[in-house]
Amino acid sequence: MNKSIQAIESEIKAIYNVALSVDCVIFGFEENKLKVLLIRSDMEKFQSKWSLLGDLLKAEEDIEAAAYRILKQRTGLDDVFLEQVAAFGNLSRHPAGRVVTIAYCSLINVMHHELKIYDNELHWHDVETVKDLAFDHQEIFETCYKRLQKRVQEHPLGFSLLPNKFSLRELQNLYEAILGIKLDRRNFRKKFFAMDFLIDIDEIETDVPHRPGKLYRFDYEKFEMKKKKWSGIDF
Amino acid sequence: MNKSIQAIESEIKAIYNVALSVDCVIFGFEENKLKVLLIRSDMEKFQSKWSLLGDLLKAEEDIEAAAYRILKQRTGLDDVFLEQVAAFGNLSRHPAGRVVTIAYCSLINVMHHELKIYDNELHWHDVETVKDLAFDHQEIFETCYKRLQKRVQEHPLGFSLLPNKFSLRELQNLYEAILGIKLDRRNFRKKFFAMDFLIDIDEIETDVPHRPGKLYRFDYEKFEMKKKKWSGIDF
DNA sequence: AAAAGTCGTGTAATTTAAACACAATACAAA
DNA sequence: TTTGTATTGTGTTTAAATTACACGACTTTT
Repeated sequence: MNKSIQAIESEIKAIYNVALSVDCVIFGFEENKLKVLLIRSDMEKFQSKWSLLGDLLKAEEDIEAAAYRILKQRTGLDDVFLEQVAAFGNLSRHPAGRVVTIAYCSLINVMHHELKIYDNELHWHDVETVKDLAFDHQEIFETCYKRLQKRVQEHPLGFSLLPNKFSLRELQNLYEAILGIKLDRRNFRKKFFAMDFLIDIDEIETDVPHRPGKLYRFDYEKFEMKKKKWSGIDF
Repeated sequence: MNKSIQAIESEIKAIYNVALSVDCVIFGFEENKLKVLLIRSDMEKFQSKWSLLGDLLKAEEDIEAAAYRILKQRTGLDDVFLEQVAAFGNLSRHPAGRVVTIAYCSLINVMHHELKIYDNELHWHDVETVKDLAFDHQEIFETCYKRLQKRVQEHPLGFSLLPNKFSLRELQNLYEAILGIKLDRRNFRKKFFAMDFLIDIDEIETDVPHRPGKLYRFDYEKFEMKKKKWSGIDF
């Protein structure tokens, strides 16, 4: 009890002197390219640089709720894929002081929200050309992108980026865009048919300058039924 | 005196309404069981409950540095596997107020630190029987355990839990303990020899009541050389 | 010297993945 | 109407990985 008020004050500040924010890495798919939604930084230090969509947590606000709030504000969508990826807390990551951020990855179907995006400072970027983001957002983006590449191979996330009805060509284009590789069309089809989660809805593409492909829907119900199999040791 | 401290505290809290902590889920392996290191909660509300090892971040302390600090304090080890798993921030997770915690997963070789553990309130628990932890630590523990089960199949983490020299039987026991399944001994060997990361150090087990097995070391160098192969879409 | 227990290796059957070819369909151009 | 072009849809064949399963070899214990 010999401590001075000042000592106690700085102790308390030491505990509470951290601000928390959420940053969203929002992926979309358009013209057979994987895109990420960026906004111009509003900080002078990062003038002219692009940054992720983020905000400080409000008092009494749940972390995931904050991520949904940001998504809703920017895209108008609230029923979207959202997943926590990692926390970033480098001491020097934010010029205003100590701000730890929790990064979320989100996948949205661009078709569903096009109208709201024509804000001057908001833009879909091709993931291949994203560079030199504000803050530590380049690192956050790359972490989320790698996480997406891995996750999309093990879980049916990708369908969030496509229309409800899609052709197998669209699906393959999506996977090729996300993974950055070319896949054999025949083996790709065989693989997905073998997984047996695609519902043939007995419709075909329209407005294509060639033989139209059949359209499918992903069977989320059936997917939920099947328990994940043992994947096997391999590294 | 108390009043002014509280006044200061609530002032500061009004601005920085979140405290940040780190919790470590420290796994070990002993007697062919996967263990986790727990400590008695020091909070009255959770009297008699076990909790993870955690602490508030100090001012100007990097998050990962805090995790290493906790590990060092509790186990005496500082060159150990450590990996961020997730942030947990439920509004009601901590009785003292808003505390967001970043969970880290750590794997340590029990043999290397045995001497420091005989603190009354610190104990290795069999992961199978961990239940009813303090705070939201049950959820954190389960998240980290699942993450470990997945990661150990894709990366050579498991060797951190074993002595430098180990037999294939020990390695298999480790995998069976982590994954909670039985594996065919012959196929397990074939698999690991095919991966070709085990160095035969030309020694054999001692003090076993049967034919001794050969001892191996993991070749981290060779592992770093090989780039991770394409794993394939499957869910 | 025999029994008990685990080590180390191998083979056959099955499943999965990779490489590859061709007819069928729709549109566009002549 | 016919022909050319592009893409769909469906195989097959080969190689690689996984699974299931068996037997002799080696050390300690009795």
